[in-house]
Amino acid sequence: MDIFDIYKELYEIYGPQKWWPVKYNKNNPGFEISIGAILAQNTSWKNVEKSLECLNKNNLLNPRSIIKCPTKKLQKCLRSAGYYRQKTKKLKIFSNWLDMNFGGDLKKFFIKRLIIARKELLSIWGIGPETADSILLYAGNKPIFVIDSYTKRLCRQMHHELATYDAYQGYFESNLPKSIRIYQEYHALIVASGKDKHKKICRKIN
DNA sequence: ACCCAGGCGCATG
DNA sequence: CATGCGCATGGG
Repeated sequence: MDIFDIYKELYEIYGPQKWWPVKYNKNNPGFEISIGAILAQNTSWKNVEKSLECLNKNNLLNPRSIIKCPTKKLQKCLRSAGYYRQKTKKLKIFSNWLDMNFGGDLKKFFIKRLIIARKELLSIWGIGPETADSILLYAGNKPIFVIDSYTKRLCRQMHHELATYDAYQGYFESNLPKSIRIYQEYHALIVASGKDKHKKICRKIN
């Protein structure tokens, strides 16, 4: 039972997850996805959705508006997502970076080679490995596997505990077909099974 | 009343 | 490297 088998099992049980969900800017979803990834840090998606809704209502789902928006007003929208002072700062910094370097256009950023792009995201304050990889995989459609706490838990259950984020990422990427779709679906499925209180997959693994 | 949620920065051994 | 702490709201 390797991790690709686990993927197939999860897919059988939970079906396609339709990640990353985009409710508002369907024509240019990258920025909404990136903002969502930052807001979702250690926070339930339900609470993130409330903030996204408020941002949309105030026409703040674009870099320029976030840069212009008074801190207090932005904080008000982000309150429900938790850590709202930090996250306000994170959105401001991310938007400034995007505006200054790429004219606010993520597509220009994603032209960069994957490793270079990842390093650049990681150099931005407020963006760590999981957020960077989520942005690359879901907003940029780049082949990189996202590791989160559910993923580590799953590995622990399979007796494949590793030391670092990069080690987990290497483990998945070297044992799966290099497919963006599979990376996107697998991470979403791991989250779905992690949230599933009934833990339908447990018996299969052990 | 606790515990957790689609983490990260920073300060210390 | 790895551990610990602060950040903060909302639902079990």
